[in-house]
Amino acid sequence: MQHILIIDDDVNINKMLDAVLIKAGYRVSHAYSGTEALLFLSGEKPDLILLDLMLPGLSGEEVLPEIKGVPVIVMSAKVDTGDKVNMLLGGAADYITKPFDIEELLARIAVQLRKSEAADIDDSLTFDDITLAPGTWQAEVAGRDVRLTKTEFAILKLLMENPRQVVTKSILLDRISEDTPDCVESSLKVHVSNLRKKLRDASGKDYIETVWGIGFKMKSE
Amino acid sequence: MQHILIIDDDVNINKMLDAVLIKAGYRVSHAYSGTEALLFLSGEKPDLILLDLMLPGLSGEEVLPEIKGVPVIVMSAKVDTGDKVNMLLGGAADYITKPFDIEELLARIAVQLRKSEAADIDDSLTFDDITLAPGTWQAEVAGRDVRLTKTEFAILKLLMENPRQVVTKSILLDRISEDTPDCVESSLKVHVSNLRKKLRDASGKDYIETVWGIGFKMKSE
DNA sequence: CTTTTCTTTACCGTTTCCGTACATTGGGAG
DNA sequence: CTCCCAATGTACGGAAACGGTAAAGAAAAG
Repeated sequence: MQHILIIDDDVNINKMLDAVLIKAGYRVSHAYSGTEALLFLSGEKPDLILLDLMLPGLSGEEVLPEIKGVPVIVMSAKVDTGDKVNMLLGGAADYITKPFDIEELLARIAVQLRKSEAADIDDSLTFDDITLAPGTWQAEVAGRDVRLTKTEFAILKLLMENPRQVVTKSILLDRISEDTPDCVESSLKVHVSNLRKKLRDASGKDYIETVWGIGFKMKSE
Repeated sequence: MQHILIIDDDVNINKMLDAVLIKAGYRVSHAYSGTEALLFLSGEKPDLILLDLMLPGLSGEEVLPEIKGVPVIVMSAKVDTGDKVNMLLGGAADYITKPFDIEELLARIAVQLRKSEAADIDDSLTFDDITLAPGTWQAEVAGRDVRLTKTEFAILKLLMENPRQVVTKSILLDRISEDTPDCVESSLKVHVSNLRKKLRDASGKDYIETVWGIGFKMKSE
């Protein structure tokens, strides 16, 4: 379950958000001041933060730069565009003005969470019509589930993480050897071959391109 | 330079956006209908897309699901929250209502691009209209991709790293021999010859100059 | 312990690349 | 102007890399 931290001192808003977000299936924590928020963050890392700008103690503007690695949606009563701009450029993932529509807030929350899911946890990678599912070692190709072995998954993941770049054989071997220690170049060939076959069987296309003498890359289309 | 595709049929808005975005340092392309947009995307992949919902032919709602791998900011005159929500959940990275504040649009663009920017740290080399991307092991000459072998790439890279200097044959041989051990002067000539041919085929120009009895250098134009 | 699945090795046909050989061009010295 | 030799470019054979299949060995599951 995904975890949202609300940083706001207004009790009514807190209660309202709490109810809505829990109903939407999120886990919710609260901080009622800037300092409390930072304290909380030093111990735990939520998936998303809703930050009110009007806070006792440290203001929202001061808290924002201290938050690292978690997307922040700023909530504010200020409608000034300049503020909006500053917040977005200052690291906020999004900005929403009070009073806001609950549906819109939920949509923006969903967008941000989906994003961090795709970026942070290196699962849920997407390339063309290949999707690497989170957790499970499975890939969805052109709508069909494809079963991959640990090694195949690792290779595909590495290639998909660097869509345009060539991944050298030595790098490939390096990263694979974390799971499967003694893998040499000749073995790698077979894994790539098997991987290609599985992808081809599922979609008819060939995604992996050979760069002679260097390594492999995803077809740039 | 980052590349933005605007999908909108309104000529005035197009002109305005064009001016603003170019001034802000972006490269801008245009598509005036949904079908044109998809055609464009089949050939090229921009870094960001601005999508108007009111389009002739395919509507913005129909185009959106077809766009993969590029963040989309939806622009619309509709203020209906339901639409907003649907767009965001339907894959849009962000949503902005017309008429919008230019500063806010720029801020939102910057936010979206910041992510992909971090991904490709380009330590690419450039000389005239040749671009070498060490990560991708490919050369782009006069806009076209040129496939180079390991050795050719190494030679060209070495020459481009020292644009005005003459690179002696012995230095070239030294650096090349890391990958291809037994390469002598006579072989080197062949590689240079092949390299010249590939560059000439792509652009019509000859970039490599011979310094008689010493080695080679890039033409200083 | 048996069965299944994954990884590795081995092999062969194919593709791509590298280096040598040789004919041709072009600059420099007498 | 002519000769000499470095430099260019093409052609070809050998070597290395790649792709795929089959089967042996290792690991995990039942």
